[in-house]
Amino acid sequence: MTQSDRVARDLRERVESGEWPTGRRLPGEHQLATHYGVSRSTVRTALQDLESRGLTVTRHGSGTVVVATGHDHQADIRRLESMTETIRRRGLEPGMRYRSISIRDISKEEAEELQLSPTAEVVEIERALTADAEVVAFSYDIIPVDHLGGAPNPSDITGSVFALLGRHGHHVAVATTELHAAHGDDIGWGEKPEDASYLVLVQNHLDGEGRPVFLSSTYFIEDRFPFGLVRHR
Amino acid sequence: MTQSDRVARDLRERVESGEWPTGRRLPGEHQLATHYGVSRSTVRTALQDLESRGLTVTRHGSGTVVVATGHDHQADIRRLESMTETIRRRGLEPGMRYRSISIRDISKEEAEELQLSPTAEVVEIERALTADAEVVAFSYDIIPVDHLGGAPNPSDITGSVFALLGRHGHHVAVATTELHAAHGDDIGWGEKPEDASYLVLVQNHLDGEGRPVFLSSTYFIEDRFPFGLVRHR
DNA sequence: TACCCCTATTTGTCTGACAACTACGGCCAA
DNA sequence: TTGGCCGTAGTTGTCAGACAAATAGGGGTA
Repeated sequence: MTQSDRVARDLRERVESGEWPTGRRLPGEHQLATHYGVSRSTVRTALQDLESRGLTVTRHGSGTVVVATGHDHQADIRRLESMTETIRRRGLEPGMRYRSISIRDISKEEAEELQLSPTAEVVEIERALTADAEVVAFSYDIIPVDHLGGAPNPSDITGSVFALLGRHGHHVAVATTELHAAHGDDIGWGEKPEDASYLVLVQNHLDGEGRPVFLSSTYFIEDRFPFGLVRHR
Repeated sequence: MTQSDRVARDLRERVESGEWPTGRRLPGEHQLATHYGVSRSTVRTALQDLESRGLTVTRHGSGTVVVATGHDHQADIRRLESMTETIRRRGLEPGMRYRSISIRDISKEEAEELQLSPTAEVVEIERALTADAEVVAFSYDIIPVDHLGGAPNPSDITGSVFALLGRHGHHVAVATTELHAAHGDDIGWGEKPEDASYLVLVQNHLDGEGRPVFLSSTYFIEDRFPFGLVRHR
């Protein structure tokens, strides 16, 4: 956690709190620097973070204006975090219901995506994610057995996959993601809405050096988990 | 277009071209600075742009490594551009089929979102977007009449809505977006696939000072227009 | 072989300065 | 009165050089 990270986080919170409404200009970089007790370059780094998230627009000679005060109650789809974190951030109580945990041979496509030998083995987890006990998504995770130091004890797999892999030294940094839409009775299981639509995230999670860590496909039940983002030029 | 923009664009192109494969470390900031003939701070600004797009990860004392070489042929959902641009970028020929262009009173919800008086009037455009003559999406646009300098001549509405509004001095900078999934026979018209799923983008487009410009809801036919992005922590 | 330490490299931050651009008010002329 | 021109103050973009902090790697030692 660097200085500019701290300044950026504080500025984000102030923007999201509505301290500066949409259209308002932020204080100048020099003023922010003296306020936070850091140099102008640190403030500039923080402001670039805000702009990259689409909260502000900075123009040469003019200043930095707020164009969006943040994503209300929505989850920012650009932000990669475990589902557990995401649900808790929204003030709900996260939970999981496991359908199955199995070990099987890797498929050819999976081996290619994970850059593993075609003879490797993977753990496949099927589970439903809940928020305040209501099912919000169905998730399928594919994790190489080797990344867990051998066949796992099923009782070890309780919380977030991110935390599980972190305990074995694999830290997820980014995820390349495909967005899809789907519907049909062959999606999900157990209690689920009739004839629902699903927002689908097909992801390949990578560590800080670009090495694949695990795959996942998550089916979000429409309207139970709104996703939002700020697009910008 | 600033210096750092130029450096960032060149670095992006080099990363996406595969000059540095995934996992490879980029040259140091000092080396890049001398190569481009700019200062290190300019290079740092450019590198922060790459990191904000999820292409690289920079760590203190270690360097900048490539974690994703870009998203192949997919459209980056974080990037806001007109559908015309997006389709052309993919090497396809964009087109449009208008279903209707009508002027009507604004609704209460629309007036609130656009920050207009409840007595304002809007232009509603229903159209299908095509790529190489195949329908890829259905779009509904809501544009305040005042932003077009009065009731428009329908023949004036031909190309991108962005360009149309730009000619009247309204330049879109960002769009706050909600993501949804949908399906059903009541979506779209004319030639369309049977029982399709749709990825839905509900957007409020804002100018450089955070003022609402126009609303749109776009229904992308599943699998005809793949969206991707790189999520990161 | 395992561990520690030193060193070179790299990124993060600071300081001060100047260039480039924008917004705004005052002035002048039509 | 109105419109345009211009100068000025304020703001962001870029530069240079320096030091701090973190990392990676090699070499030595037990």
